[in-house]
Amino acid sequence: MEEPLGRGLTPKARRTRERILEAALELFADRGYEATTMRDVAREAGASLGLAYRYFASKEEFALALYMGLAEESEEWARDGLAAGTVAERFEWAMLVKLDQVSSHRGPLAALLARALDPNSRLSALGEGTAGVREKMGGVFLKVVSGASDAPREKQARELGNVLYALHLAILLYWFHDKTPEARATRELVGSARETLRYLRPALRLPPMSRVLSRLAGALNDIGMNTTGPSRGEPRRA
Amino acid sequence: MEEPLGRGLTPKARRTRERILEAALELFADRGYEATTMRDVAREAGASLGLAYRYFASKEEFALALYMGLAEESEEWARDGLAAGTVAERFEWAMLVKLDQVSSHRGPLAALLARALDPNSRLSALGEGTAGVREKMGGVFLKVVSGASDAPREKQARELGNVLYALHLAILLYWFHDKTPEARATRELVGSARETLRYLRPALRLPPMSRVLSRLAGALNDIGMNTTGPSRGEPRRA
DNA sequence: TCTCATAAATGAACACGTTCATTTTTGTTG
DNA sequence: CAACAAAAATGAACGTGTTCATTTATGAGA
Repeated sequence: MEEPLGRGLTPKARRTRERILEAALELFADRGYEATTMRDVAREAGASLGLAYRYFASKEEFALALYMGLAEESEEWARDGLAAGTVAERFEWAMLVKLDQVSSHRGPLAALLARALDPNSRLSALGEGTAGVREKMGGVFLKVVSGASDAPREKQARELGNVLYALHLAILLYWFHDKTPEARATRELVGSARETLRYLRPALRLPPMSRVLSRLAGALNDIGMNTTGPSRGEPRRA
Repeated sequence: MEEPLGRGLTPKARRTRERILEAALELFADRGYEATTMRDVAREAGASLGLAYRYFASKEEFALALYMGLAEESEEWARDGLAAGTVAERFEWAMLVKLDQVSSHRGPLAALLARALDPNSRLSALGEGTAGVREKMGGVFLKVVSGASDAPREKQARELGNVLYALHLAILLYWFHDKTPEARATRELVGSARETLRYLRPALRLPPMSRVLSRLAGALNDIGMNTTGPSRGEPRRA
């Protein structure tokens, strides 16, 4: 994914891209991600196979475009829909909103996540291909923390934001495996996360727990999970 | 994977299976997992393409067989190589041994993990196809906990063992993305995990932290991540 | 309107994982 | 040894994601 949306494209190209993306998402919703072939997508969009590949480098790129759309929604919501409260409460809200958002897109997102966790994939959650989404969603969790009533100051807030971003990925991973109706198990897990955050929050003032957080954030940074821009924040060491 | 090893097979079949597996692992080590085709494997083993599929239902099955072998090694090591110490220390040792073990098999294991995290895959970490490895490695971490000098009693020990098993998967996931030489970042992360366990261990006696652990273990159980046998331990609810 | 470079679009071809109808080998029984 | 069922082995064929050489449209400048 070069740009958040098809910027730098001719109007005609943008329309075509949009048409193909719509066809893809519709088919995914109908028959599922795996069962939808690239040829199906092209036919449905009234385009040729090659054309689909002109705008989307791979099948998973459709899923990435979908997730990018959701991330943009999240960003808007975080800007003016996020109520006041503690870090724990705001994290829970953000996650519940995310779960609602994501609930009707299991198939494509599962395929995306599988690739996102593969370091070799062009769509690795840590690679360049996903820097856009990472920044967007990372920003959301930074806001969750920094706007909270019990927000830590500067440095720790950034660390906590990053860790919560990672936690959000872990919870989504859990959700993919959650077969309970309405994702009840996942919602309970989110509740547990809220409780745990509430219980541990005071301990963040103490050096041992503060160090744990720093190390965790440092570890994420070391493998390139930085939500603060594409090339900034190089690993601490070679 | 039906059986830990090719049990229930004719001697000839077992030999053939072994020959094909060896060819596969050798090629994976040489040119990498993705770059090795099933046709390559068959040719190298002096077999036909179809024959390879007679013994391995898919390409990833090779990786699963590899991991099964490693899990067996781990089990033996846990039986008589695991020194006395606290849960925190023993967990660190187990992870460091695992990292050494795994260090020369990045490619195939990365491919396996990508599938293992995909709920739809036959090789999902939570599915039947992987029950064998899960039991083996789960048993290792149960032993890590229950044999420790500061082991909690019965129920909590089982919970902690399961959570550490899950943590071990998370750390392996981290390792796949770790580009530092000798997996230095991962080793540091393991050190941090040891510190954190040491710091939090006493809190497990207190109700709030004990509840956190129970919930976490329950959450894992809810999605079928049970290391205590194939069909036992059904989800707590529909 | 004509020219022509650039963008858009095409679809045949490829590679690779996987399937399966068929053939060959093996071992057992009379 | 002959007959034959079961196991082992074969390789052609298929589906699908992806590539790319080629063709067709578009629009700006003369």
